[in-house]
Amino acid sequence: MSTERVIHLASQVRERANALIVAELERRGAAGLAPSHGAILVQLYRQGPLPMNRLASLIGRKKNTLTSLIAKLEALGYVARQPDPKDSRVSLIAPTDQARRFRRDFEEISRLLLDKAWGAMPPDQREALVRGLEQVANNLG
Amino acid sequence: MSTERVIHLASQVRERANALIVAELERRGAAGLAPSHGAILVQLYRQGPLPMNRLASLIGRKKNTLTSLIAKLEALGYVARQPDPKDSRVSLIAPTDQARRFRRDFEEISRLLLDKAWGAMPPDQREALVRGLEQVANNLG
DNA sequence: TTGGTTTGGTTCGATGTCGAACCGTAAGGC
DNA sequence: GCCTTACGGTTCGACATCGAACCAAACCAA
Repeated sequence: MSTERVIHLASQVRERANALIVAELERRGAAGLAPSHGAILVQLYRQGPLPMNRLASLIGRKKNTLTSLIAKLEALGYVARQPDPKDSRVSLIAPTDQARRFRRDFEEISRLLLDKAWGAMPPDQREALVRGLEQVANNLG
Repeated sequence: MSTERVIHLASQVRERANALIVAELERRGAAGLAPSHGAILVQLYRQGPLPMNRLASLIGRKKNTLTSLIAKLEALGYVARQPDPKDSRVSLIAPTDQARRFRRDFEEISRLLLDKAWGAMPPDQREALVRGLEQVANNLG
């Protein structure tokens, strides 16, 4: 029964994908960034300035984790905090020009990752795999 | 195209599986153990005393990580080190009686995890999913 | 035999992540 | 208008994990 390997395989896929992301980031001059930092920037590209709380749920991390992730992005000059005029508790996280300069790279990395992951697998098998994974993820939820 | 979600889904499966393992370990009185600790004990159950190097490759972690994982297991009384008569560099890691007392729990957790993950998915779909994941993992390797 | 290389393990520092406790501000009930 | 509750963020301590540097024992070649 090879079905015992699901969890291990899922972990392996995640780890290798992360390794590829980190390597590509470094290769393109964005050294020191982890996949979570990339995920944050992608959200900021798509949606503009966002409160940390929203970012946390978007990338699936806890809010205190976001505090340190954002601190690093800020220190490296990728994001800036601006106050929310509507709610003085929230600080809106906005991408800087430097972050915008990397936008294309992030999009390319995303495409490259998917291309490499899927390889020559036909579309119907891809869909089936995603559906199956969704099922397993739901079952574990 | 929902196929963009593969990586995220794989991560989710891994995280939820890990959460379930940790919760079950705690529920059964083995609090403070992470999935990696469980993976080590499972290997020791199956194969008896093993050098750290071998354990590292078996559970897919680096050797310096093993050092700290074993240190914890040793501090909690689950494993003991014994010298290897054939090679004085290696210290063989052996499960203690306390570890053996948890063996059934680990096996139950393993079964429970798989049962919950697969749910009602029919066997052929399970096989297809594993095959697909293997393909993706290989593509990323 | 001896000196260089390989190999098993540890140490050190860094990092992403979390839970728990905490602080200030907003919102809602009375 | 107060007081309680909810909520956004930070701080603190803990932990698994890694890379790099290191040590000591084993292996090997000349």
